[in-house]
Amino acid sequence: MTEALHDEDGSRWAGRDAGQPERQQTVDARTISAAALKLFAERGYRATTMSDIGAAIGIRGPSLYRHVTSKQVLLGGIMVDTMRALIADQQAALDAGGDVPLQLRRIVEAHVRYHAAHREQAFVGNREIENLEQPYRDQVLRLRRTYERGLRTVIERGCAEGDFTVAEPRLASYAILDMGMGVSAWFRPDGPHGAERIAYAYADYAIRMLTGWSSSDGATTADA
Amino acid sequence: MTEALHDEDGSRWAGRDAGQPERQQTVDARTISAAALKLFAERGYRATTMSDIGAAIGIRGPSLYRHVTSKQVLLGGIMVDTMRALIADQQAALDAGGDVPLQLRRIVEAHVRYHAAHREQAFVGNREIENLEQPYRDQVLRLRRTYERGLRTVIERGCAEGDFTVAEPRLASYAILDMGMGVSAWFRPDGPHGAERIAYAYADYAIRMLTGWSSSDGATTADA
DNA sequence: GATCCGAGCTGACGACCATTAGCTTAGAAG
DNA sequence: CTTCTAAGCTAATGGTCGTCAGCTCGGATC
Repeated sequence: MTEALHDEDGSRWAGRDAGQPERQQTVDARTISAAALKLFAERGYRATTMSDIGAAIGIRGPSLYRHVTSKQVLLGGIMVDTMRALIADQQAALDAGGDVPLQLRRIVEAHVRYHAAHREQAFVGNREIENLEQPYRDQVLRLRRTYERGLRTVIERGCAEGDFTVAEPRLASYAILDMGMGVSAWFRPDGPHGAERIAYAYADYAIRMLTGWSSSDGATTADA
Repeated sequence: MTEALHDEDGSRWAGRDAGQPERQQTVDARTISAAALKLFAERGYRATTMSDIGAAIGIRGPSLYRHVTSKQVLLGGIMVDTMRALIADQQAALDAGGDVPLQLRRIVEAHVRYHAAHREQAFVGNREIENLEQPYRDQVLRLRRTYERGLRTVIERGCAEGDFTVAEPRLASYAILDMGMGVSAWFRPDGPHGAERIAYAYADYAIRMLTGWSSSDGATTADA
C-alpha cells in the first residue's frame, strides 16, 4: 500500500491552527456516512479503517462510536439507501406515463442519471455486496431484484406490443442495466460529458438496441 | 462474516484418510493461482487469506511461499494475464479482417465471450484494481487503455465510413465495454444462456445501438 | 460557582493476517 | 545405508484493525 500519508495532524485541543482535514461544522451520523461513502468508494470497504473515516471529519476512530454503531452498519445503511433511491427514481419514471418507448427512455435516463450523479453510492452499492453481512445482504439483493424487474417488465411489455424486437428481454435488460452501472466507474463530474448528456445518449442506445432490425449478417463468428 | 466453516482438517502426516479439500495432484504456481483466482472472485482479494488459498489445495498457508512470492504477486499475475488474454482475443478479432460492422461484431463477441467463459478472471480484473500495488497497477491500467482504444478505433472508423451513426464514439465504446463486463458478474456456466448465445446477442445489441436512427422523440425527460 | 452531560480523547483487548524462521520427513541419488 | 533436497509443517514476528473502557474537557443549566 503506497497510498499512505494520512497526515495524522499532531495538534490537540489547544491549537486548532492547521491540520488538513479541519473538523466539520457538525458531526452526526449523516456527516460520518458521507465521509465513509467517499472512502469506501475510493479505497473499498475493507481497505478503509474507522480511523480513516474519523480523520476525514477531524476526529479519532473510536470517537465515531458516539454516533454510529459499527462499520458494518455504516455500509449497510449506504447500500440500502442507494437501492431505495434507485427504485424510487425508477418508480417516478414509470408513474410519469406515456407509451412504452417513452417509459423505457425515462427509466434508462433515471438509471444512468443516478449512476452519474451519485457515482460513489452506485459504485459502492455494486462493489461491496460480498462485504455486506446478513441482515443487510438479503435486503439489498431483494431490492436489487425488484429494481431489475422494473426494467425487464417494460421491455417485455414493449415486445408484446410490438414496439421492441429482442429475443431475450432478460438478456437485454441486463445489458442495459450493466452499461448504466458502468457509468459509475468512469464518470467524473468535471469530465467532458455532463450527466444529463450521458443519460440521454444511453437512453438512445437502449432504444436502438431494442428496436433495430436483426443486424447485418446472420453468421456467428464462433471459432475460438 | 458468517461464511466461516473452514473445516481445518485435523489429520496430520500419518492419516490421509479424509479431509474435504484433498490435496491436488501437483502443487505448483499454476494450481495455486487457480485456487486464488476462485477465492478472489467469490470473496474478494482482501477477504481471502493465504490460509484459505492453502486450504483450497490441501496445504497450509505458509507452505504456499515455497511456490509463490506473495499474495500481491498472485493478484498481479492474475490481472496482467487477464488483460493480455483480452487484448490477444481482440487482436485476433481485428486480424480476421472484414468490413467495419463485421469487425465490430467480432470484437464484441470476443469481449463478451471472454467475460462469460472466464468470468472469474474478468470479475477479479475489474473489481480489484485498487488492491493492486504499484508495479502492477500501472501496467494493468496501461493494458486496459490499449484494450479500450481497440474498440473505440473501430467505432470511429465506422462513423467516418458512414456505417455507424453515433455522436460520441467514446461514450458508445464505454457502453459496449461495460455491458460486456457486466456479464462476468451474473453469468453462470449452468445458467439458461450459453456463453456463445450471449456473445451473439450482445454483438447484435452493439451493432443496433451504433446503427439505429436517432430514436423516437427528441425531448429529454429532464426534470429531476 | 457547582453539577451534568455530550462528545471528544487515549489506551487497551482480542482477533486476524502476511510473511519469516526453523524443524521434519519422504523419496531421489549415490 | 547415507546424504541431500524439495516441500510440507508449526511457531513466532510484527503489524493492523474493530471495538470497548474509562478519562476529561467545555459549555449549558441552575
